[in-house]
Amino acid sequence: MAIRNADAERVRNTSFFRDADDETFNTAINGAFLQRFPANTTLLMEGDTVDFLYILLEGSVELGAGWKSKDTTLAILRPVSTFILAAVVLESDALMSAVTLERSEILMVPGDSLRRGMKENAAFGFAVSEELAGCYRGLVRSIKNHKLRDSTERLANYLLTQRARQGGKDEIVLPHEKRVLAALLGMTPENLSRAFSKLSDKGVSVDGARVGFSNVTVLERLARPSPLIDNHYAQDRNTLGKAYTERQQGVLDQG
Amino acid sequence: MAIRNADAERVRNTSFFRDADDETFNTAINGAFLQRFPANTTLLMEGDTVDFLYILLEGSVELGAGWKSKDTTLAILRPVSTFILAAVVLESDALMSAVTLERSEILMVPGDSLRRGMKENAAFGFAVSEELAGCYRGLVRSIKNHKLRDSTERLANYLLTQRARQGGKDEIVLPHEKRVLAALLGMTPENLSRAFSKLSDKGVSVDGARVGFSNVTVLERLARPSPLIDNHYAQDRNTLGKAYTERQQGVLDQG
DNA sequence: ATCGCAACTTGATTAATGTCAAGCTAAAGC
DNA sequence: GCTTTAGCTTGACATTAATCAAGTTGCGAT
Repeated sequence: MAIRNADAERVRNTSFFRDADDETFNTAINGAFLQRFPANTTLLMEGDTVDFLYILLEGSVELGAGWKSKDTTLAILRPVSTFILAAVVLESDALMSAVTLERSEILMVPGDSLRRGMKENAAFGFAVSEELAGCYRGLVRSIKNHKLRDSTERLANYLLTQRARQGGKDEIVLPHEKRVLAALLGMTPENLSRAFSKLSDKGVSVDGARVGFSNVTVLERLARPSPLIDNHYAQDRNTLGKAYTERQQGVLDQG
Repeated sequence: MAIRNADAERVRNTSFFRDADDETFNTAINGAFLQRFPANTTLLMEGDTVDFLYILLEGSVELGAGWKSKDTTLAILRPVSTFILAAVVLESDALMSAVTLERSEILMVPGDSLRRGMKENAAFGFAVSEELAGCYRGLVRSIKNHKLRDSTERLANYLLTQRARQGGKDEIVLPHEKRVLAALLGMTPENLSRAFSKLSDKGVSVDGARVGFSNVTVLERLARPSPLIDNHYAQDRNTLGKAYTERQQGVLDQG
């Protein structure tokens, strides 16, 4: 096995491998290897055949798609996240491209091994189903966020989500550059600037990557966060149990 | 068992039960029952606890969601389709509401039974994973369709998809009322009308639910259909094998 | 230090879409 | 037959977001 024990353990404890027995785990990651990529490296293009499940251990990755000279960002992933699991399960081609945003470490698990593990061990297969179901629900949330909210509302909710995840203090640090955030929220950088201005009414102040809140109540009145769209606790899914197994892909990311 | 053999057989042959052995099948649908609903019946509201997997056998169902007095349609399902599978797998609440559009027959499978079947039989669990992965990819296509295309382009591609599914002739029949189609394509009925007008340049003529094509080449030049967004063959997934296992949820539906 | 560049902001303009208000049409009911 | 009504269409207008064009800021490299 071409991966260090420390990395194997890290994967075991954080992804859907968590509950697998040793034998299944070894089957499922047979032939896996760890790879390091510099920033802005294309890991996968839309339409490519998918041979590996990717597990992001360090860094961050953008999932995107293009058509007719336009491009859009579908999600930004942070460790520990799997990606293109659906394509691996179906032995299909990729519907999204994947590009590193920073220097990243990625465990690459052969699709054959993963599928063999799923077919040999029902409990492991079920855990993969839970992961897939969580990803699906993350996308549903993302679509609802986009179709039901305008850009200012999306930003307001993004900020409240970040605030909840960063401990509920009255200042947060944006985890991405603003142009990346704009892409994630489905708007242009220009409109992100304007959306921040609109929120200054609601007690939101911006200084570089630092965002301050002086009146959360009035911001929430605009944002109207909903547990059926927003997932304020995605990062805690490992400690909070089933209720938060969901993955937070899409616009709300896992920042 | 409260369902007729004919219904059971129908489910077996068309959904992810296809490859299950009898014992697993019986475990997975233990306690299932068939229910008939009139048109415009709410089966499930957002936020409801989900106790059953729904399998649509006859009729059609709209999946939607709302926020702040706005509503949006996420998908329109036709037989045979499962829905809210992800919530069942995660024993979670529904992120979408489900309403019948016409008189419908729905098989309701207890979530407990389904999960038990998945945990007892790895092959069955894998088949459910494939279904989930297909649903996931359907949503990815839907998001790409919405974020990368304007409303006229979405309509043009919808028409080409319908044309392919209805045999490639130069006339098709719209499977839904125009107001439903508008909701599905993420626009108002007014803008759907205007989008049809714009396409008259491209040889598209409309007469009620009948749509004619006099110059598919020029329509395709505008629509630029892509296998990475559109799924012209979704209905044939059972006969074409793995490459088309994917479910066609979202804007492109399964019409 | 300052030069250069990329990120960000701001303003003016254009394009796309939603909203409101009539009006039209065709099928259902009386 | 006529009337009603829901679905659809059309036009005028408002709102939202993208685009284009300057600027400004801040950081890194030399």
